[in-house]
Amino acid sequence: MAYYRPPGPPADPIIVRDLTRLQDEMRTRVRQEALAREPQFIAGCDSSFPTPETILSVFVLLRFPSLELVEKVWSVGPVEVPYIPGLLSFREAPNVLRTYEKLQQKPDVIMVDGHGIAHPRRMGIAAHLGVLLDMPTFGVAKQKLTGTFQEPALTKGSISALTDRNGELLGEVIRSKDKVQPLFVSPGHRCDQATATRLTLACLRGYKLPEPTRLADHWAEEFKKELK
DNA sequence: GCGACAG
DNA sequence: ATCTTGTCGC
Repeated sequence: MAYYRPPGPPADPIIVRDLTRLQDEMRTRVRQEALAREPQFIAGCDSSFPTPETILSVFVLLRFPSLELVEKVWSVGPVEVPYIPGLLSFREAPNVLRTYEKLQQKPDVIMVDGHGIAHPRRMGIAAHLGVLLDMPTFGVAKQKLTGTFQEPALTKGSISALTDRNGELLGEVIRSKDKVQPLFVSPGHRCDQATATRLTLACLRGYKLPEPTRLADHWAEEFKKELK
């Protein structure tokens, strides 16, 4: 059952019910833990939609902590699921997974554009991808999906907690640059909050977005041109 | 009942 | 996400 009705054409209630069940099953496989060792490579991924029926996904691989770009891959595919808040992963994950396979060097951890457990059912796309890849992942989102928080101070590095009504910690709200809208960082799979936050801060280079996400975003734009 | 709603 | 021009603030 849907927990709310998104604007636009109503989503097929049957599809919503089935995907939600699948999501709840996947949630039972999520683990939160510290990384086994300090990462040598960190990946960033992002997807865009050149046309309403086409998805273009990108993976960038950076050496850590130098953040030097060592690899970038992309792939396009068909869009088969509509955008339904809370079920975003089912729309993007298939193509993201095909893109991941193209990486020559696999990362130690993946920074995903979207939420990790800061999700209504604790299964944002970062956790979803982490379970399917059985890889450490965490999410960095630009907008809140669920939870409440106090506005962090306006200076870079300020942090506040993102919690649900019961006080459960869902993630942390981070001011990645002076006076910009904060980022929402949450663990995905095989990663904990402290690690997610630490890595996000370690990937800042003067921009609002941490390098893995920023570069994935940048290359998505570049690759989009190659389609024409 | 009203509002909220990743990308 | 995507569509779109100029504009305010540092």
